[in-house]
Amino acid sequence: MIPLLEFKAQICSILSQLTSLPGDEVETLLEIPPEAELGEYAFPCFVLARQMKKAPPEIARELASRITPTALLEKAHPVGPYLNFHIRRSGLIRGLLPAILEGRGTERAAQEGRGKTVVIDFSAPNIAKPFGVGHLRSTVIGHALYRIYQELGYQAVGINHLGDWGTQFGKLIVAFRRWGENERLQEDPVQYLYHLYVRFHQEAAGDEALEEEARQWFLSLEKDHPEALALWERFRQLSLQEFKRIYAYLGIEFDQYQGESFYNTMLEQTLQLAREKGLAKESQGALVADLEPHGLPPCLLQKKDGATLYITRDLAAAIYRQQQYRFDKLLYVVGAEQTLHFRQLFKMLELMDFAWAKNCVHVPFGLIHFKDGRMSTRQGKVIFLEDVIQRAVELAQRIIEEKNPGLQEKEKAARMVGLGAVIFGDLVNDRVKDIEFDWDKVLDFSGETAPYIQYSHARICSILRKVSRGAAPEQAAELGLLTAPEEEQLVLTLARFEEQIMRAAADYRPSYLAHYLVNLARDFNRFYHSCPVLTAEENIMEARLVLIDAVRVTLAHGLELLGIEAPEKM
RNA sequence: GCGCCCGUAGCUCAGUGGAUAGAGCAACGGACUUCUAAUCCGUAGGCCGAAGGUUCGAAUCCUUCCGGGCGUGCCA
Repeated sequence: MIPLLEFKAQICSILSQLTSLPGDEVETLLEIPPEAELGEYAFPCFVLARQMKKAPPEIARELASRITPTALLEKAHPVGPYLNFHIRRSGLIRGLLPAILEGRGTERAAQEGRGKTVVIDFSAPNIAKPFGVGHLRSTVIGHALYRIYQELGYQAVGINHLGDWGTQFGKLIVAFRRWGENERLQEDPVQYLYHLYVRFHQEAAGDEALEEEARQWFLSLEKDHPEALALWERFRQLSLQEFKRIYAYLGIEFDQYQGESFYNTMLEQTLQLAREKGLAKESQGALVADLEPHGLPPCLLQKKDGATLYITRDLAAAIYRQQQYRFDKLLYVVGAEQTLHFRQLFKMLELMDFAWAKNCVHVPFGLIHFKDGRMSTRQGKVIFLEDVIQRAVELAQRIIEEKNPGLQEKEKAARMVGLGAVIFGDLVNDRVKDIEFDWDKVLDFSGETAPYIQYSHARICSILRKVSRGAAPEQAAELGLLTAPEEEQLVLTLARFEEQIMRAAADYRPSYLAHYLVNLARDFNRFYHSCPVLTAEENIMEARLVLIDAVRVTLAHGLELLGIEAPEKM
């Protein structure tokens, strides 16, 4: 265990004994002081005031007097109503830096999910529709959670629940049969299908019969009509190829590409189960589950024309996934506009007597919209992810050309930086909030951005390259020389890495980790400007090399968890 | 109408019921013969949407209101 967590555990144990509060309650009460001079952890004594019938500052003083220093605990110091705990810096540094360099920096976190499985449903683009920036959110948040949970020791299963079934295929079939041209489909499948989709909605505005025709075709598709099936299969294959190309570029892989259509054969069984449990009943010709007693609107399981609905497929999918993976957690990284859907879904699973229903979690996120309104696939108001990535990579290329023209493998570095900027720009936002799409912001590589973090990483690599032997913790016996304020701050921030990973996982918020990395990079840049490494006196240089190497490892590791690469030169 | 989510610096956003509410961008002023200036330092900028309540303590929890977004039986 890294020293900081050991330190925290010691504090909990000591305080628990002195106050007779349970250890885990002490742990939740412990907080991180606003400034480093106030120690690493603080215990607010207000809670004890009533039972001890004393003023908090007095309690703090009293507790402090009964705590003796240990190898890790330098002092417990009362400041007003707070009891502040200071870690012994030399112990922290000597324990932490080698642990990071030996890959033991997140040992404790890795225990958490041992032997457990988490299934993550993310990305799930709609077949035959272009991959817009809107889809980026689910994709990058889901992917980051996938890696973060792996880091916690979970067996992670990433599922791409493709939108490859539903009424929209009726629309596409109608559109293609009326206006479709094979050559154009072959040339640029997704763009062309998208074009047909938009045209369908334009024409349908003045011709109501089209919508009805589309519903009929979808019904035919569900009944295995050969022509419908052949068109669907073709649209699906062509789209999937495109998506896989984009995922490859993003460096994302899925364990399963089981889209909605995969569950078609299980639907009858699912409906049957709902009937057996007394949940499904006829209403206005459709099959409906009444969730009124649970404070939810009714849940429509089957349309009056017999066609299925997505909640039925989601029910089947959840049941199938439990059978297949025996998951301990099932995460749905899906937009906040579907919150009601998931509340209904989870309630249905519960009412079907699946005890694991409580392990299903909707991880919602806000919409990406324009300044003047929301994006709409139907109206053709979208920004394509590929355009965004392309412009970001081009910008990275231009900057490299300007600042580092001699760099080898410029394209590779530009790709990492441009892509990183796009991914990070999404992840850094709290996922529940809506995002306004702004080209200026996407194409700004300064400040709290991936390039800033990557640049810090590249700077460290550059220093390390200039020392032939590299950093050698075993030779640097003098890690205790790292006493400059910038050095101490950097060490403390390094020590927080593991906590932040656990917090990001617990709240399903990769943004915590993103912000952490910005802080770490900032602490490094401050250090860089005030503490020379290569020109420092021998012992200090050795110690600083170890320090920056640990920063390098942590930055790269953190970025990796977010699905972002860290170039060694840029 | 009802339900859910969001209102923090000019803009974009951090902020674990706790100590003096913090960053980035933009603005202004500084720092490159020195490990990559995609950087760093400084200045300025706030009734934390409003009002009540709970609490020793509220940006954070509760209630109401205002503003915005999303959803609300045959789309996903």
